[in-house]
Amino acid sequence: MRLSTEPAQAEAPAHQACSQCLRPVCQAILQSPRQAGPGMHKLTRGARMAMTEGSCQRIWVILSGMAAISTGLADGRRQIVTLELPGNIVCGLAAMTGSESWLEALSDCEICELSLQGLDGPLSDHPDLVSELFGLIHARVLEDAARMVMLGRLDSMERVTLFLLEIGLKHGLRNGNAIHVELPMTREDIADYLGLNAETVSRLFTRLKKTGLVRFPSRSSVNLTDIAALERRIPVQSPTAMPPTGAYLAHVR
Amino acid sequence: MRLSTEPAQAEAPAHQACSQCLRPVCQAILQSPRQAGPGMHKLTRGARMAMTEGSCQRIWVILSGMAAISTGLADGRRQIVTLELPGNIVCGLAAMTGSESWLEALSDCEICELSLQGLDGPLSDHPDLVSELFGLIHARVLEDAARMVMLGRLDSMERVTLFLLEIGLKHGLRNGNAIHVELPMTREDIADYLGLNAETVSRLFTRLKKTGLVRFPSRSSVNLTDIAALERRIPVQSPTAMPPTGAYLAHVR
DNA sequence: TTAACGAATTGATCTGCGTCATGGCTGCTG
DNA sequence: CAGCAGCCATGACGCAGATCAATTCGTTAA
Repeated sequence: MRLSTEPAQAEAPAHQACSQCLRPVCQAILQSPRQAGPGMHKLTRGARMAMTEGSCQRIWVILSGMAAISTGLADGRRQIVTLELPGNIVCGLAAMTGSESWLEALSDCEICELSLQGLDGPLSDHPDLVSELFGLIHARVLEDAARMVMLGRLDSMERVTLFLLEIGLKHGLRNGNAIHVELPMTREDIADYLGLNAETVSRLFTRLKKTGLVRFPSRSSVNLTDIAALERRIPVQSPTAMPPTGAYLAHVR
Repeated sequence: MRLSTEPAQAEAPAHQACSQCLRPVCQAILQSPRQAGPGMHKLTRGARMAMTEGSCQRIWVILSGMAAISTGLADGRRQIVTLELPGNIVCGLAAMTGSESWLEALSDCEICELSLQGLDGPLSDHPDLVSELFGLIHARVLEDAARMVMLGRLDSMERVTLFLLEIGLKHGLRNGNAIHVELPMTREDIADYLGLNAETVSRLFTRLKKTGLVRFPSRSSVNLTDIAALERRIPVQSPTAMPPTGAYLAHVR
């Protein structure tokens, strides 16, 4: 897995690409008069983009594909820290870690990079933007806590069930009581996210299939046919903790 | 474990108590002219303080004792998300989670609460303070990633070793090549932090003791006699990722 | 000093998940 | 269309760590 970036200014103009992103963070940045040099990255599956530098200076918007913030150990063990799906915004602040960690493409990805350097004046002159960044990071902290419970205290069946619900509820296509989810990632990727190994994930998928709560129309997609029943299998306190967004500075006003 | 708060304005004046805290966050708040109503909490071991409300409005400074942000599952399984030692600052933003989570006293604790409500003007009028908060949360995100690797990819011996190094390097008393660490918490607390159970932690401590790298002068303190050898047992990329602090807005200036 | 209680240690046993190995399926390439 | 390579599924097996249980240790209270 080599480090591939491919800045590609020759792509469709980044402003245009990101105008599809309606999140206030993007809007705030794009509306800044001196917005400079964003770029469109096209990462092929397996490509990794370093984020250890830049901290708060850049944000990345996932436009298509499945990405992840991943890190690992010197002997090759890998842990996926967050999954980043289309519409997600990764800010350097939340991504950067002291040790090696990357934004990694689990499938082919289009990622739009926005620089905060081009802002009109220092970041503190943009309280709305600061508030948005607070919101992003807050959401990240909430998810981290939930994932630590998952890694530390859930057994393997609970983990895969929670995983399917997680991306199903956030990114699946609802169809009545059922949800269709695309899984453009390998069993090993899922395992590295859940702290398991690929064989175990595979076995649990077939066990789930036999319960009838889940079907696999193809290798990389799932139908959750009974969401409520799946949720009942996990004793979490609030399975769908919706991260709040924005308005953090308003609290203090 | 009941919810105990005990605001106790009758205690030593909070300003005085927190003047011992030299962290810029405290300073920024304390120097604000309209600083209002901070309070000193004395939590006895096992007491929990809800943080689900207030988000960005308050911060807590651990003055003494061992505290933790903990959460868990409906069936009683507990996961400790972060350990908070004296000198640590917990901000609501980093602490609050959508599900039930608490600031919990693992030993008797003194905790100083500061309100951001009393600030002179909105938070955005205090860029230095905003920068400090960014720094706090960034440090939290870094630690979260490291802990997910630990919970997802380290075996039990690696976990306890990393745990001892972690608090030893941050809060132990250095004595040449050795470090003395106080552990004012039960084996079960440690287990709930590491995703193990108490018996396993106990067994691993005795196994470590037999290697000679570690001694236990008392039930609640440890001597790490050979730090380098302990570090060599964990293939982490950077065992001591020092969290950066502050100066976030400066980046963009 | 003794009693009593919770925490820690240690042992015996079980099992969930990892490891290793095999074969089938899918999709790309010539 | 054939052949190859990577991903997936499934079985056999072993072990790390959980569970259950008994004893010891340490601290507080009588």
